Amino acid sequence: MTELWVIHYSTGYCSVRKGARVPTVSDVAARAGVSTATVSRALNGKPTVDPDLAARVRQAADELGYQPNGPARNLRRQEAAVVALIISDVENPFFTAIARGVEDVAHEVGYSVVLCNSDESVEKENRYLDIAIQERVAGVILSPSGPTSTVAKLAARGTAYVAVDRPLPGQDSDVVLVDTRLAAREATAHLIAQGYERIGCVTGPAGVRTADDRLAGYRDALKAARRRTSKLVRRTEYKAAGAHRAALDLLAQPEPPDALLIANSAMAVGVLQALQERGVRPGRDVGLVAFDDAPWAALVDPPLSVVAQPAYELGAVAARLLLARIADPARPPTATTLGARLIKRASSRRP
Amino acid sequence: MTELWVIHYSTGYCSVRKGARVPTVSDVAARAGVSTATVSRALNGKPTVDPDLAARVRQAADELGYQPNGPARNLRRQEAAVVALIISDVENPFFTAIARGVEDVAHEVGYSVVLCNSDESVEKENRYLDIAIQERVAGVILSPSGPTSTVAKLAARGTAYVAVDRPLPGQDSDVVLVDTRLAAREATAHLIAQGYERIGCVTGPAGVRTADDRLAGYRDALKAARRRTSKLVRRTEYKAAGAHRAALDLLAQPEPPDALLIANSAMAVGVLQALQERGVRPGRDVGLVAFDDAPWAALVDPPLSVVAQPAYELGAVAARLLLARIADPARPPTATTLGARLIKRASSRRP
DNA sequence: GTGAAAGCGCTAACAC
DNA sequence: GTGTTAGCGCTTTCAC
Repeated sequence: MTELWVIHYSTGYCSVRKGARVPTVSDVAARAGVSTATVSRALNGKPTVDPDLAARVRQAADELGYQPNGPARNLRRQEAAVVALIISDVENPFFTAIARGVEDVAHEVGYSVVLCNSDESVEKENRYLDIAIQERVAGVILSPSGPTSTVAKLAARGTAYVAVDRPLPGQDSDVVLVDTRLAAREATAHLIAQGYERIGCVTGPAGVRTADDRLAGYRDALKAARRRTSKLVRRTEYKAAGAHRAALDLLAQPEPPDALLIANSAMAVGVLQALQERGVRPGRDVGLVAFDDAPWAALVDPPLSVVAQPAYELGAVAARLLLARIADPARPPTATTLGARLIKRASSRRP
Repeated sequence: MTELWVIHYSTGYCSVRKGARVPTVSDVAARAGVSTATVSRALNGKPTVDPDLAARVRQAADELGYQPNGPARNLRRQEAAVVALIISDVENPFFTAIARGVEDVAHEVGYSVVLCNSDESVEKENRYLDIAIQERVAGVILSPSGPTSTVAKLAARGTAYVAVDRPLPGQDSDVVLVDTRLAAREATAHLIAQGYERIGCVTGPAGVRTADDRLAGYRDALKAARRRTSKLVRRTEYKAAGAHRAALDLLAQPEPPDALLIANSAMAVGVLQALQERGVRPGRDVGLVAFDDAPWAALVDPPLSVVAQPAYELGAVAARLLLARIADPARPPTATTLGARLIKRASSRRP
């Protein structure tokens, strides 16, 4: 990325005009020869408008290129058909799949979705929560970045919200989760069954619920197999770089692991890089199972065993719950848990 | 994903209150014993307000949990510190990297970014353009989904916009591109130099400029090497599924390709799957170069040669141009072209 | 330095 | 059915 070259040249004069006056209801009303109220009614499809007038209004609006002013409308209506989705990493396919699920459901009922990237930072998350409140969105779906998320503000204002992938501590909100602890346990049990002896775990930061749960499931399985709890656990940010460091550290131990449970696909990239650098062959020297069935997982050498999570469904369910809560703020909150699926490939088959 | 199980249960009563009245400037004013005008001035950091009063106002605002009403403010100010970013695929790492670039620059100057996913559909793109106009965003950055994008609306209203990754046909707007034709030419020349004979190309839909350019660069290289233009070209949507079909089709030809130029990383996944299914070994039987240096590219077997594009920089530059245009609508539009870099790995080394 | 008042564009009462 | 009017919450002249 260092040897970029850049051409910068002007391509002429720009057609953007500052003075362009934006037409309003009054302009449309004047052109159609009716009142602003009629314009509003006609354009919003209210049935109490004479069809002829409505047609005249629509034509006038078209001719003027009228587009309603959203902020004004929302100010008046005291509500907007917009939901905010705050996720912790736009570059993580797991979260973008959630986003697709949310989008599809929201669009079906005419809601827009604005995507906010909290970048696993509680600070940015709070900033976006404030923005969501200030923009008076109808609801918020979020995957909390840490244990200290301050969604209390949302509750205090009566803004609907749903937690996705990670629960909100001390909040009885709607929540959609994956049974990730069980999945981690099954994945670890699979590694044990394959005869691996020193199974390690690379998971996310303490306080991030999915990271804690995956670690707990890993320990469940070791305990059930009467292994002593391993010292081969590393916790780092949910990204390739952190996992890369963690894997190098583990490989440098006097008794390095012969298998690893990895808590997401970005981390899997870091671990695989580290193994490559150290000349350790995945599958042969070190068994691997990673969370998230990334599109490339079956293409690496050897194909990577994964825990496939229903990310799209997670988003879709969260969106439905949010819409339900917007419609009825008094409904009792629900918790939904979706199952994950272990896909066994060559990276976890004992040679 | 079929064998999901779902637990649905109530977790108690929800704390969301519908009646919660949201405090306004008037409430703050009353509590601080000043006028609404002073509240506004104090909260916006205007220097013409007595420090003591300002402190009182801030305290009152805190106590009430006051959050300004965004739509109302924007309505009054006739502008919002928000830019819309319309990209054609949120699940494509290339575009999410662009998004990060845009975000980082925008946040530096206090702008928010709303991300819209047009899903390579001109229809959705237009829908989002309408929404952007209606929400009266300060500007729009978009990667047009097709040749018929109707950004004309933006120009007509005087809304600032910048095209990223793909130009807008017939618009002299600001634009930030990658010299993708040259990159494709270099990648193809590299395959030729390695001694591959029947080099094919899997690229995106006709009318999508990057797809056309990559194809053109490919042909440039063949022509320069005095090869007759190959019939081994397939065009499909910019996704794994389309590329998968295209690759299967190419492999079934009487004279199948012995090398392929692939127009993005999602397509590379589809091609690699197809090769795997047919027992064709990448690198040995078929040389490969793909656009986009996905994190996993070096991890597949053999490591994938790629054309690395400066996606983050693309977004960052686009954001800077947009901010400049918002500040000065009359400035002449510029075109910026960034270079790409060929990274040669084993998938394109002739055995 | 501060307050009173107007008004951004729209919709929803309320008249007619 | 349609028009008149008030007002959503905020900022910003304009007086003082």
